[in-house]
Amino acid sequence: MGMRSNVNGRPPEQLFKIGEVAKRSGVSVESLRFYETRGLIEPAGRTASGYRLYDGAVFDRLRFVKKAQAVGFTLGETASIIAEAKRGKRPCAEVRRMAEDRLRDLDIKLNQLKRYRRELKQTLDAWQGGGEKDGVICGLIEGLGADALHRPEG
Amino acid sequence: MGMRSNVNGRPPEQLFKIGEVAKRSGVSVESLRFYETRGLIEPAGRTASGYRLYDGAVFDRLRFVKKAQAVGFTLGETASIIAEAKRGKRPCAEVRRMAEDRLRDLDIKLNQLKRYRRELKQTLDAWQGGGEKDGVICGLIEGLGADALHRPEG
DNA sequence: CTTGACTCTATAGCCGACTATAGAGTATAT
DNA sequence: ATATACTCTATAGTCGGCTATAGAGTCAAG
Repeated sequence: MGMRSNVNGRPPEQLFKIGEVAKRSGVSVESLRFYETRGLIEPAGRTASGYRLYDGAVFDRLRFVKKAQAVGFTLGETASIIAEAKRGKRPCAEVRRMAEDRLRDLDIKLNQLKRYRRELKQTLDAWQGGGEKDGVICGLIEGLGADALHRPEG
Repeated sequence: MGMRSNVNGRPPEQLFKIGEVAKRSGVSVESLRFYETRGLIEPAGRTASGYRLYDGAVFDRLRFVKKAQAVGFTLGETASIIAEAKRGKRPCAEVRRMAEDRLRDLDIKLNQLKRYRRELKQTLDAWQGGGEKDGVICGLIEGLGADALHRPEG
């Protein structure tokens, strides 16, 4: 059964220069080079004159990187997952631990932000309601606790 | 009637050196000096030898700064509120605009984080359920879209 | 054969909020 | 008198994720 075309069972892939990859992936040329320094991607090869050449796999890789970023992994973390995977390991335990950490971080951050939001909303609403009274610094600033600003000092 | 002790109607205040302020406020000495460069605080005076001396107002000010920070204002924004207030203005309109911006930012960020969280949770839960099947890279990495990692390339 | 678009490397800058270091002077306790 | 703790200024480094610049080489079209 017939059409396998080379050693590793895949057809010879189309190669792309960095600008082409940038266009197709939406990641800037500079970022692509930057990602390379961080171990996130690497070109399949180079032209005689040194131009990077990428095969189609780079797009999958970039999608992985973006997704990882979207769930809150740093580039460094993502790089280490990729490195592990390339060493033939399945870094499941590690990834799982990282993902759980991320989840915990997210929950903390979410709660923090919710608190901030409540606080800010209340302050704004309170300011909305009461008109400014004579000699009283405006509600928002009071709400922020700006006692320090009551006293003339400049 | 009675006990007013000086020109501006307040008793002569106790003065604190920077380390003392740091201890009482929980803001590091370095941060206090840093805040000064950003126009957030300033010492009431200096000793003959150049040591900063702060009066009690600095604690109110620091509380204000922290609160503003807590609702998401940058140090620069906070500094400009303080600057306005010191110029005798009541920067209500400005502060209100900034606070509303902040609130909008918070909502955007919250929704983003909630999306991340959902995504990550789903991924983790899916991984939890299914055991690892033969030849299939672990669920979490698949969940992250790591097609790129399926192919040996190192 | 020149123009213009592309690519290369190396290095520096940006944002925000700090933190750290070096080197010098000052204050306080014993 | 000295040890220790404190303070001063000025400068540089940190984190994360890029972006920008300079200066040189390469490639395709007309």
